This record gives sequence, structure tokens and C-alpha cells, in this order.
Amino acid sequence: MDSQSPYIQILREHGCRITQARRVVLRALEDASGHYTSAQIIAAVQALDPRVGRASVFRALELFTRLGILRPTYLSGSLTPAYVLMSDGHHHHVICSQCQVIHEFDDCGLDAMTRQLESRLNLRIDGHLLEFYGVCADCQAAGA
Amino acid sequence: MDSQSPYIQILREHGCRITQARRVVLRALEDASGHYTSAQIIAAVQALDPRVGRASVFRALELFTRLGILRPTYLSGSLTPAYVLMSDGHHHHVICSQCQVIHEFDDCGLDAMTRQLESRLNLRIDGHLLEFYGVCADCQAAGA
DNA sequence: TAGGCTTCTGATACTCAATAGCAAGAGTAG
DNA sequence: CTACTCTTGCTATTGAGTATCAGAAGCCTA
Repeated sequence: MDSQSPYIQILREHGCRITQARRVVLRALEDASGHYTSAQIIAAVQALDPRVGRASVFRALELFTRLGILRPTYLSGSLTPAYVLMSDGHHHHVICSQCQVIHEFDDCGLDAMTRQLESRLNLRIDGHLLEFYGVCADCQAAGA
Repeated sequence: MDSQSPYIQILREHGCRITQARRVVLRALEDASGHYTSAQIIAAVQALDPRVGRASVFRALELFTRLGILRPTYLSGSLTPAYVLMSDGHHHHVICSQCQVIHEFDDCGLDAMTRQLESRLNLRIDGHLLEFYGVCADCQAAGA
């Protein structure tokens, strides 16, 4: 029943135990389906299950990052990272440099480039993060 | 003579003063041409000009990030960001998940996608960061 | 299903990168 | 050169993230 989540499967494949703390952190991340800072994730976890401690959240985030499930990224001028769920190993978004709005998109068309890089550099590629920086329509209108 | 650096030009265009501290930080970054943490940048700046203080380095890094000259990115298990120079607005690299070696590459072929996104989402795009995650040849050999 | 080994957890104290505040100094426009 | 304003350097402070460790909980075996 837990095995429905592909992330739980990844934990299992790596020989990591499926603990309550990890399950709750994963659920918080999936509910969010966005870009959350550690503080926001801790708050969400507290709401789901108050018994889970701060330290365990940080440990889970670190583990998930190591397994390629998550990727911390720096957004909105703050040096506190936001965590991004790498669904199926990849993630793509556009960030407005002015209002910091984030627009995610799915199709990246990077499969061909991935193959090409793998053969050219002689390595294996498991995933990628693609960020575009720009100015959104609203900010362009406001700035004009 | 300073105006040779395109980054100095960017500062000028945004009405920022060309101060000694900012010049030194830029020089440290250009000398490095790699991925440096703030601690490493501070050390490099100290070596170039000991009068420049820590706080000014952080302020310069923040300013350059805001202007799109730099991008903090998460590398190698530490939550202290590494700064990447966005030459001409974009940067691309492959990171080995095991030994954390970074391999930069230039051609990304993302111009077409950039155009497409601009028209589809109705926004202006100024740059991008593309990170691939995988396992390098050495680590694959060692792991086998 | 219970036993037993091992990993993981929760609580707290601690560390140190990053920031805030302010008086003094340096850029720049005229 | 002068004057105005932005920026700096110093230092105190903050707070996200980490270390520690006894106890709890997964999980494998039989």
C-alpha cells in the first residue's frame, strides 16, 4: 500500500528503511508539488505529524537529495535553498527575476541531448534540472 | 580600461557604482572561472586586496546574482552554495553524483526552446542554467 | 509471530555562514 | 573641486543546519 509511491520504491531499492518520518516528509513534498524551503517543509511535516522532529526532516531531505529524489535550488534572492521534487529524474521551470514567480513546464526535449552527452563524455546521465531566468508578462507590463 | 570587462558594463548600465570591492570580487570570479563557494571567494578576494571586507563580498555576490551575472547553485552535499558565472546569461554542466566532479560544456542547443517558451508563455527570457546529474566514467569503472 | 540486530529517530545544544546596523569613506555628477 | 549619495568595513547578532546519544522502530530470520 505504501509501495504505490515511486519514491518509496527508490528508498527500498537503496536499502533504506521506510520509516514514519520519511513517509511524512515525502507526503509533505508530494502535497506541495512545488518549491518549498526547509522551514516550510518542517511546518508541513509538523501539521501532518507533530511527533516528527526537525532533525529528522533535515536528514530526510539530505537523504532524498543524495538519492536524486530532490534537488535544492536557490530562488528569490535568499540563500536558503528551496527543494524541488525531481519527478522521474528531471525538472524544468522559468523564474521571473523581478517578482520571483515560478512557472513549471514539463516538456524539455532534452532526451536527444542527454544521449549525445552520454556518448560524447562517456558517462551515464540520470536526470537534469533546467532553469530559465527572465521577466514575466505581468512584470513587463508593470515596468513599461 | 576597466570597461573591458562586460560585467563592469552591466553594473554601469544598471546605475551601480564601480567600486574597488566590486572590481576585486569580479576579478576573483573571473580568475576562478569555475564553481566557488563564498568562503573560497572571500579567500581569493583577501589575497587580491586585504582591505575588502567579508560583508562587501557577500553584498557583491548578492548584487551580481540580482543582475544575472552569477547564479548560486547546490553542489557536493554541502548546503553552502557554489557560485557560477553566467557568461552571456547561460551556463551548463554535468555533475557526478558520486565524486562530485563537474564537467562544463558550452553548446546547449536551447535557443530554439527559449524562443518557443517565450512565445508560448508570453515572457522574456534572459538566460538559463542547465545541470545534468549522472555518474562519470571513473566512478562507473570503480563501482563495477 | 517473536527475537535480535541495526538503522533511524527525537531532543537539545552548538556552530558558523550570512545578515543587520551604523559611522566613515569613496564614486560620481555638476 | 564640491557636495551628495551610495557603498564600505567593522562587529554583533541571527538562525539554518549539524552533532550527539540514548532510546525507538524497521526488518530479516526462523
